[in-house]
Amino acid sequence: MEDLLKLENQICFPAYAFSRQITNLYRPLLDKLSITYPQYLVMLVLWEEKEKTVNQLGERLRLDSGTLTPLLKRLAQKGFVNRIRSKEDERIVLISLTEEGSNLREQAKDIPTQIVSCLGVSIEELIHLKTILNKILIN
Amino acid sequence: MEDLLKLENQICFPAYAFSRQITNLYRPLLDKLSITYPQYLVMLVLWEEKEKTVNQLGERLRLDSGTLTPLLKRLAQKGFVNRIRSKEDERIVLISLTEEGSNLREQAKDIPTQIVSCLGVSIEELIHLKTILNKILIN
DNA sequence: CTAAATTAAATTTTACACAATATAAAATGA
DNA sequence: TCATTTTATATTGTGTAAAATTTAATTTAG
Repeated sequence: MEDLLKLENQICFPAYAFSRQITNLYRPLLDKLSITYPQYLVMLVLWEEKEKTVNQLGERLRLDSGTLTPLLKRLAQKGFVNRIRSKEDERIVLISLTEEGSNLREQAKDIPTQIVSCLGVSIEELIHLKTILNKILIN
Repeated sequence: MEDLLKLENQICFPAYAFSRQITNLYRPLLDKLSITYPQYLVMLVLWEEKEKTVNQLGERLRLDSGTLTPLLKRLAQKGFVNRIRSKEDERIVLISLTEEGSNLREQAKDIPTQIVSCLGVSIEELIHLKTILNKILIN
């Protein structure tokens, strides 16, 4: 009869702690590009697709407009993205890369390998972890 | 030659999304106890040990005083913990359970099983996930 | 064709997170 | 002893998160 309310027995706590550890690992690397980890995630999406609505970014990153709107304003202020209201449907705000935002990709290209080496675990194990997490993630 | 800067290829993104999903799963359950997920983590520690310094809580939960101080003030305001400055060493603030804080445990006792059923994965898989996460967590 | 419903963002509010700094008490050392 | 360093917490500032509400624009139903 083990006590399920012991911190030791929680699965959720290591997941929560790991997530924060990730942000902290990225911070010194992303500081050089003067962006934060959630801002980096937005850039990852835009480097793939160039233009997205706020809604589409939110779906992809599982974040809502209350989080994204101020975050995107900060990215725009730094000159990495454009925020342009759509002509066809004026409720929609289109987020696109600026020249500078596109160029940032070059400076980011070594970040993934640096992070993996910081984590100090084999690639196989990380892929395994990713597989489990994706299975648990709702949708 | 796969592109490591694709969101799809990130290990960190599912970990980040999973952590937020956890908080969102706990929210409706914890709303009934009128505490948040980080506050719940503090309560888990106190239900085990009754009295801790701010420092000890921070070490256990990997949170710093900038996060804990206001969080603990909110828990104190709700009447679940006492914040008492130590007589022996006045730099130290001792956090202990109130009667009400102790009683809250009874109301929380079914939360772990409810969360596990929400996650919709086998116990074995969750334990496996926990093992990997604990291995990656620094320290 | 227009009132009602729906949709997309933005805003507001509350609560983390964490870096950097401040404050104050205790321990240390010449 | 008393200046110096260390330790413990608090404060400040910036940046997420997410619920709830608001605003404005589009769609749909009658």
